[in-house]
Amino acid sequence: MASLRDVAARANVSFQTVSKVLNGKGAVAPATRQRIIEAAEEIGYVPNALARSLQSRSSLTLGVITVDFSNATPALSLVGVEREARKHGLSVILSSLEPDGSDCVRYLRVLMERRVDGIIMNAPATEEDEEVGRLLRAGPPAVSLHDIAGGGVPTVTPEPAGTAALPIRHLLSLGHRRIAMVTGLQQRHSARQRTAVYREVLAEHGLPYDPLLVEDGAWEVEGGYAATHRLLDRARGITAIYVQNDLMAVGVLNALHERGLSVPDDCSVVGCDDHPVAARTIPPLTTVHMPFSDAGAAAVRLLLERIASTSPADVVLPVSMVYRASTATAPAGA
Amino acid sequence: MASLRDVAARANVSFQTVSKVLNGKGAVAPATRQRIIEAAEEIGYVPNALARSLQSRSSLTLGVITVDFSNATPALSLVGVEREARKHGLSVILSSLEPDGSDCVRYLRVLMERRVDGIIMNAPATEEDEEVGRLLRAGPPAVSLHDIAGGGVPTVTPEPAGTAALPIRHLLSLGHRRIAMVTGLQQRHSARQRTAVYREVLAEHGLPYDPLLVEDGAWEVEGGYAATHRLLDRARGITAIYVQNDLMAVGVLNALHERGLSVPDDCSVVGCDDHPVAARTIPPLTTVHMPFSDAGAAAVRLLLERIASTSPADVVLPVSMVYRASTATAPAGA
DNA sequence: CATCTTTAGGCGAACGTTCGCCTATGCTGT
DNA sequence: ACAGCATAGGCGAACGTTCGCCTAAAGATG
Repeated sequence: MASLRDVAARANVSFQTVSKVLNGKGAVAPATRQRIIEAAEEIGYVPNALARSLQSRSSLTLGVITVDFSNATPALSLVGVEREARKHGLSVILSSLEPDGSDCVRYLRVLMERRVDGIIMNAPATEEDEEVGRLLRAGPPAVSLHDIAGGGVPTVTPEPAGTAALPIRHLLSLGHRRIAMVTGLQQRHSARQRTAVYREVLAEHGLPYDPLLVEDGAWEVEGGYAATHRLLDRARGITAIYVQNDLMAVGVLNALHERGLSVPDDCSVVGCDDHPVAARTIPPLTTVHMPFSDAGAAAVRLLLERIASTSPADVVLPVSMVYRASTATAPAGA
Repeated sequence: MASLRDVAARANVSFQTVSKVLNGKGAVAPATRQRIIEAAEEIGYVPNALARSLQSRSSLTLGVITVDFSNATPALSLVGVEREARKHGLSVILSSLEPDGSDCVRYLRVLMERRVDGIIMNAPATEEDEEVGRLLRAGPPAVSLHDIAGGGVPTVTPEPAGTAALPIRHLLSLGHRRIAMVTGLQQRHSARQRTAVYREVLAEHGLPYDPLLVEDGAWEVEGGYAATHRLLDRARGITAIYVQNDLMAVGVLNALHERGLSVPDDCSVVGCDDHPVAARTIPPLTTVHMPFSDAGAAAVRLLLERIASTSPADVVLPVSMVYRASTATAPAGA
């Protein structure tokens, strides 16, 4: 592969002069410039970004550590990141993790070796990993789409209160009083937070917290399905279910259908995420729209600020309800 | 950031000796080795992959050029690529394109500047772009998940005949004789190919090709919807529709529903892709499973072979039918 | 005891850039 | 005619590695 030296030899100048011309820096006579440009073209010169980065101490590269993105939601965040990075002329190095996040430290190290200019984290499974927190604080500037153990890393997150409060208030306003909840993995901060908000909002309306109405669905379709059956087996009078993500909500809908319960006539269901399938479930799911792609883009912008100066302000993005067909007023007899 | 020299200073050796120790190469006395390792640890030494790549002429990096992966199907391919690359210790630089692929040449150039060891293409929009073909032939080893203008790039593709033949044969075996088709963008090779196979298989069964039964849906939900209305407006006796991808099939199902036609009782529908939503449509869609993720992984393996030696054998992956609820025997009266 | 061999580690060079400084050359002004 | 000054381009150094070759010293061998 041709280098500056090769071009220089062909144009009969020093290689530094070629560098000047190709970067439009120093003063070079038009004739020489022309000669150099032609030589570069003929020889098919392609600058070596590796060498350039070595010298300039900036790789123009962002590292992204993400949970497996076969699921639509992390994929959307990733799209947002990639798009925004591209807009700023940055390349993205992609590392996706095992479900348990155990290889995060290894991939962080790879990114540091590659001298990425910054790191974007989207791997909630690692949110309690102290080692990950330490590396992120010590390494290149980082921004996370979730909490980082020990803090010190700016985050971009969907408005945490709204995420649970909006759907619960919606159900309350429809007259529901016994509102069950299917939760995500309780190890996750976002799940615990949604649970806490659920409790608070119910309390605000004078409703007690009933543990019988809460079941773990572990974020998965099957978990939502099983949780619903457990809920209906042991508690009565449930007229609405708040599900902490849309994937579980799909399972919830299946379980309700299986029991001969009509949604939303017998039981309302609200999800969370606005996952692409939410528009195609039976019935289409009322849910909370989470700005995944926007969050990815915002994370890149925040990261660029951090790289430039060192402003540590977290970003909180608004969420909104998407009203579809899975919610209705509470049945009269309940 | 610490370099070999810094470690060397601390351990009182030459920096080359540090390199030897850290790479486990030359013979070094255990005591010195220990001293060096400790020094490296204390100082927080992280090797510089940029410098290493510069010297070794290998970046251990793969470039991926992909169509926008908000859609599940390219996302799945990408997952396959990333997973397999990771398995081989390669990092992935991700570049997603505008829908028209107009920025492909630019991003190819970026990848070449970054001296990626290989390139994986998944951007069908560029399949006729001569410039892209030229760059891919001239640049680092490449493998594509679709055709490349001018050839010369090994491809990994789903068995092209099966992709259309399987669903058509399925419909024929159910007794359907007037089988309509909603096609993808005719600029795409895969769409034209499926159309050709549709024709052939019908011919094999002594059925004529009727242009009235074929409509363009441009790969999109809305396109499928509109195409179906056009088909039903002008042709009669249609008892089955073969749709060239699942996204359009969603639109087809909506249109049929709107016309009061029951699927599969009045009209069968077969999609293609086995997109995640296909399992959740009303009714769940019978479709062709495309091995997107496997294809991504296979592409990486093929690329590694190409990098090692230079074997140009294309890979063809088998496809299979997924039978769900959108197909049934042809209505008797038709 | 002289030679050979192994072991430990130093050293120079190269990878392909960018940057700053230096030096010819030619042109201007007085 | 000579100082002064742009202008054009050369040159050395540095970024952080790896690699191969070289050289001491120490140990083995006859």
